Amino acid sequence: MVHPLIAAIEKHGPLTEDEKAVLRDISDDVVTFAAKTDLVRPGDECAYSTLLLDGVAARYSTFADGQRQISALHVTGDFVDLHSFLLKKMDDGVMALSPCRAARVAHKDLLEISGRYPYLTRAFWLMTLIDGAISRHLTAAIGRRSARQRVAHILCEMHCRLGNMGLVRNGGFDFPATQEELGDMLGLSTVHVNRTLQELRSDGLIATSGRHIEIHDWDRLAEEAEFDATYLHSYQQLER
Amino acid sequence: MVHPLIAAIEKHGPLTEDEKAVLRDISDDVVTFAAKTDLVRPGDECAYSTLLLDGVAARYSTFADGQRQISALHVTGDFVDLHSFLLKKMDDGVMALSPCRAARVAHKDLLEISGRYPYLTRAFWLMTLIDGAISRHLTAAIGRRSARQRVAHILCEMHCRLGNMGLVRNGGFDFPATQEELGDMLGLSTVHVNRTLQELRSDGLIATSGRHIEIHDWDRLAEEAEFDATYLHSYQQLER
DNA sequence: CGGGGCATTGAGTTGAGTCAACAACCGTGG
DNA sequence: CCACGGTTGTTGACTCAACTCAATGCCCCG
Repeated sequence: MVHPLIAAIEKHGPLTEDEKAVLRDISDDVVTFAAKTDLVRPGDECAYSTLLLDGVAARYSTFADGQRQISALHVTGDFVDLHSFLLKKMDDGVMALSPCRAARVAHKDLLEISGRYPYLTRAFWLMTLIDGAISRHLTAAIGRRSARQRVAHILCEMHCRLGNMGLVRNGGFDFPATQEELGDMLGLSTVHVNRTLQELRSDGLIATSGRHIEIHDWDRLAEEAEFDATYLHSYQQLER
Repeated sequence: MVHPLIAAIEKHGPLTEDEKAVLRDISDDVVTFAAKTDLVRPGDECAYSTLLLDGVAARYSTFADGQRQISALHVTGDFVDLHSFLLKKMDDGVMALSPCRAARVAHKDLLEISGRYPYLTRAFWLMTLIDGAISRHLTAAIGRRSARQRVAHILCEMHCRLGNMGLVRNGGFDFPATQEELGDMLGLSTVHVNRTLQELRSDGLIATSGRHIEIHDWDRLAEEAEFDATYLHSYQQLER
């Protein structure tokens, strides 16, 4: 099987055998997590970053009154907390939405790479920049778009991101977030997410069965969401 | 005068003379911008990134219906679009809120640095990670907090960030955003921003005169906003 | 077969938006 | 030095998208 990290990075340009070997080397400490458990606890100061090999995870923060906001979603191939390499202290946590498999990558290995492999360093940096671009889009959606557009947008985004990793089969994909989690991500109440999904279903844009989602009318969905995948920078090429 | 970029980076750890010289070298192409003009136009593919030397700027994106969302604020010492070094295509624009002075740093210089100066590379990377952390906090605030808390939060954040660069005098600072811009940043209407500011004023938390803001009761303001400055990572130390 | 998550529904409430004036301020040119 | 026009700030009246609360239904898993 292709290594998810190598696959993710090679979307941006080819790696040398040497570089691939390094990536395999640093990611051989594999752990698993049950759904609803923390991959990273809020406030942790880890000596490693966590690479998601399988499953879907969410970065979240919690307020004093118990309200929660999910600020990012991560899928196979994503480094869920690569930023902790330089920021050290996580100001939020990362939770498994589905059962997850992940590799722990030691910060000292990343430090070593950043001195010896400039191209890999830029690739890692790029991954965090793409995270940031996605986060800014989420901010914009929450700040200015209707509930319907927000839901449509996240479905489009997930379709693309999972599709990139080969996890979409004829317009359908598994998306393990509950309606409550979707609400926490989109700044909506559970009830309103429910009603919005019903609307999208009855308008024939999507179909859901359990946690499986099928997009029936991509064009209309993308149009309503004003979705334009360039912000995902999936194939942004990196210079050597 | 101390170079703003060197000052910003040295908050995270000392630089060698050699590194400082490099930073000065790459940032000698200085340009000025009037308020309300674009430092970077949406969709630009620049060959350089823009370092803000003076003034306040905002990253924004616009929707088809004319709605605007401001996704980040930048102050002296910030690289407003360092991410364009690797992402190339800007999916949003950056606008001067006040008159600005900025240096254009060629991407080829950054590429060179990323091969030769690992520490500077990590420092630049760190700057973009801090941007991301701030952006996630904004997402959380917009998604889950009341108008009053959002406004209070942004005032706390600006107080800290401007304070870091020595731009606060006894609790007061210049913050050039109009109420409309504040609304576009916080996902609120202009009218509601206005009413919220009035509330904060009449509750004795802040005072405003023109674009100058004074914080009269920092403790209560920070408490209401649940503000905790650690996410700014202002003094996060970098390993050599 | 029973319990715990989730999803769904209905009814009533509200924070924030919209629209439309109007006032205050500011730079500019005559 | 003042008149003017544009931008920004303020106010009031009304509306509505989304929230809350509280049931109820559903389904999966042990």
